[in-house]
Amino acid sequence: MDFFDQLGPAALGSRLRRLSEQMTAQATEVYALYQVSFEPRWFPVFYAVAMQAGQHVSELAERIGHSHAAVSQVVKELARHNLITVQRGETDLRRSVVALSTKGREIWPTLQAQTADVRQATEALLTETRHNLWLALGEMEYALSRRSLVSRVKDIRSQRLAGEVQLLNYAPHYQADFKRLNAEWIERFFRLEAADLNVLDHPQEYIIARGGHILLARHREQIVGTCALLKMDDDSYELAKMAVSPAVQGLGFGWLLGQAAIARARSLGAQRLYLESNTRLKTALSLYHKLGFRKTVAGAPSPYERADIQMELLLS
Amino acid sequence: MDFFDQLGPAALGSRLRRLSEQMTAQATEVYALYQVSFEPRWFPVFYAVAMQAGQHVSELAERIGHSHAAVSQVVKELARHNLITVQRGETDLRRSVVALSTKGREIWPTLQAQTADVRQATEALLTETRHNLWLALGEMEYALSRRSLVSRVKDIRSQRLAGEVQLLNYAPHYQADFKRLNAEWIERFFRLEAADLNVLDHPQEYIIARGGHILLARHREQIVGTCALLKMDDDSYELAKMAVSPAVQGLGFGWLLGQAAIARARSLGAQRLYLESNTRLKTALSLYHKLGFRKTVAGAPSPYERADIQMELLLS
DNA sequence: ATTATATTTGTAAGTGCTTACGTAAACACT
DNA sequence: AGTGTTTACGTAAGCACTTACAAATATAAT
Repeated sequence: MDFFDQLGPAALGSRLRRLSEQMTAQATEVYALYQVSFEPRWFPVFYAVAMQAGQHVSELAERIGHSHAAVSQVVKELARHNLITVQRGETDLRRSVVALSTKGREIWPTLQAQTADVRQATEALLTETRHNLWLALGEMEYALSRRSLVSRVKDIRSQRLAGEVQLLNYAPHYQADFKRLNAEWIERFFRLEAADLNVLDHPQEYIIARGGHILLARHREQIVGTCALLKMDDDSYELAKMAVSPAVQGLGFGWLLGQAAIARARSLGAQRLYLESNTRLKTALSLYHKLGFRKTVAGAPSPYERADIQMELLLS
Repeated sequence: MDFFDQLGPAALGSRLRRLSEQMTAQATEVYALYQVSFEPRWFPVFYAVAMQAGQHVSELAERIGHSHAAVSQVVKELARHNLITVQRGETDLRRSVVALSTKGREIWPTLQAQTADVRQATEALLTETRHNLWLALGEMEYALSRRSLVSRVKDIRSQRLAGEVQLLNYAPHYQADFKRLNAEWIERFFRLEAADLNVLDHPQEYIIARGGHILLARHREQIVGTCALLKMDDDSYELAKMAVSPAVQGLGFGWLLGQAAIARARSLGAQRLYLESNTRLKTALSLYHKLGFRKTVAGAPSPYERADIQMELLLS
């Protein structure tokens, strides 16, 4: 318990499991109390059958929210204890149609009384506590259904890492990093074209000297991402050479670089950002979309073979 | 979900299990996110070892609240993945002493960062809900530790059954029931004595006519319990011939009969109730104690061989 | 010193579910 | 009628734990 407190809610799953095991154990004892030879795990199926006979396995599974396999196993056991009868479906021979047996109907009232007692006891237990577990479970399930824990954790991590990232302006000694990061992804998906080599080998000449800018992201002493703004005319820039090292992809660095580039363009007085990409680059496109870029219809000619989609972002 | 609502909190255990499974699945995904090849179930052990090296298996089990067997299994797996080292204890050769390996120390920072992220995400998740699950779990565990669900259910059932019980005064046609119920337990533990037969065969003559009273408990059209008050003198009665049918023992009928008898004695103006019993009858003695009877030191002679304990209750 | 008892651990099997998979029946489409 | 796809089911195996049991070692009691 001490350990749980130390670990905190990270151990939530483990703690839920522990309580559920405790409850199951208690349930077994409760059945003993009522002198019914009945196992707790049978209950949902038995209850559902008692409420409405003639359902088949997958129907029951759907209703009680377990897998059909679980229901199938329980049905088998219940049948073995003569508590239910199982028949082939009349119209559909694949189905196993279930109903209470005579013995099942006999114990049903006892089971009902017992359920009512357990329900009352549990409800009393719930009102005894300040934080209602039942409602808390419902809320947690709802919250998780809206957004998974994984995605929440991912966000937290991105936030944390953002604090560890420095955004730098281009300087000549970054040329090797600039080339490496871009060559990496271009060669993975396409092939390096002449236009690429010009820009990657001589960024100072092809980008900076022509009024463009290059941003680099440094994380833990390593350059892990780049992004360039190529000047098109007085009020528009092209976003290009966006690259993030494979080792750190999915950590939100692309988003940071993109936002920084947009901010820079704004501060340079740009009215419009433009970019070219390829429809195969799904993650890149979704990043551009999140950044606010939208597909343009009229396609200007591009020096790159791989360009098959063009997007723009108006900075109004 | 629909089904859960119908069943209500009786399905609490099942619901806890479901959410815990969901959390475990999410945890697995989170580890994938951080590209650590690590299984969630290893975490408690690994964490405990990282916090303090040199602990042995049962020590770890104690700390994290799992069985030693579980820890033993996880330790084996962690060792197989070269994340920890296991050595025989120096002073105690039975012990398996555990410490982080080089590889374990390497991944520890990543794991720590990840835990911190999960913790933060979970905490945010918890504050998002109106009913705090973490606190609710703690309260529920506490409530159950104070009083088990079984015992709570038992009470509820006793209350329900109390409503179904009628307490009746003796009438001659109950003589057979009166004899049957008492003969049953006396013969099970001892043997019927002459004094028993007198009273059981002729209650009218030996009890009623001498100023005594007999109460009977009827449940579902059956006489399931009896209890007699024998007049000793003007202000004291002997509680005797208390019997509950084995089929309904443990349902609280003894308590009902006992309370009714005490109330009757009071209304008759008694100052003191007296009884004789045998130390082998544990449940009976504990019932008498709960009713307020206390052991008397001075033992008056008894007509019954089996009497080896005397108790009294002062009605002041 | 011997014996009985307790502690520590590892293994096996069980629990109440799940997913994965194979088979048989039903259905849809030529 | 023949084909491919879907549905329904049962079995097997897995998961993250548990309890039960057995073996080795330590400790206490005689």
